[in-house]
Amino acid sequence: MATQIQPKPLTSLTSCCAPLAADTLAEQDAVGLASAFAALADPVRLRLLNLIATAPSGEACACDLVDPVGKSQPTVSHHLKILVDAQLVTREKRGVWAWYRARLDKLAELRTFLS
Amino acid sequence: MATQIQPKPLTSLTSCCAPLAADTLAEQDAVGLASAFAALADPVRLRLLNLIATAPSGEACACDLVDPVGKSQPTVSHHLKILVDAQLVTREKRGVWAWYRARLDKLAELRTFLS
DNA sequence: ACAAGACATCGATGATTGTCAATGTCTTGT
DNA sequence: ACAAGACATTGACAATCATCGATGTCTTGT
Repeated sequence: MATQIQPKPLTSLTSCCAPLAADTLAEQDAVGLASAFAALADPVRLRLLNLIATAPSGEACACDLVDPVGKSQPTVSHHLKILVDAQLVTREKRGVWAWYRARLDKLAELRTFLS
Repeated sequence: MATQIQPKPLTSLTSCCAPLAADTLAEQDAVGLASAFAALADPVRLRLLNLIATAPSGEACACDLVDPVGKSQPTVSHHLKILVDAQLVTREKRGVWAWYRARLDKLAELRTFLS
């Protein structure tokens, strides 16, 4: 343990740590946030999210996402499912096509944690 | 492929997708961002980062981080290394202790991507 | 010089993950 | 009814990861 006094931190070896942080991030909250960040922890998913979020109409068709990321259709579908499960995007099936839309509320939530 | 016209999306099966997104997230940028988010994709690391960032003095001693997260010392050390490698925190060895500090610039960079 | 303590590294193991080919389920146009 | 197309699901495999015990490297106080 160590005292929080920086100028002479080597003064005492017997005392140490202030209890540290009352408003600790709750275990459960940490698990939830971590799984959200895990959904962002892949370059393919980041590019998918970027494509969806920057789509002129605010939504993107799955059919338009396969080619740009350069992965197979099942792989893209798999990644999109992870983004949906993480509540980072929504999926709406219209006819034969699936349309994806970014969930700005969820993105804002993550942004809040990082500030 | 699908047209971007929502009101009647089932009109044509022959045409489809607008080229979609000129300012695509570059492959290389996506890889870098993804590895940063990967560092956040673990509840233990989120709690460590939270403990460090909320420390009254702005920095936290590793000795004060083992108990709160409830993991073994090698495991905590491992997670801290990942945070350091991801440039989310800095490590400074002073005497026998290692002091960690959050890198606000890196956190801001991630926040920017999410907006 | 020596013992103790703080922290990092190593090695091993069980769990999770990204990827694709193959296949299944709908929906649409003929 | 049928064929075609869009998308999801399954199964398999290699790679990565979280965890811990054991051990190593410094630094400090005796």
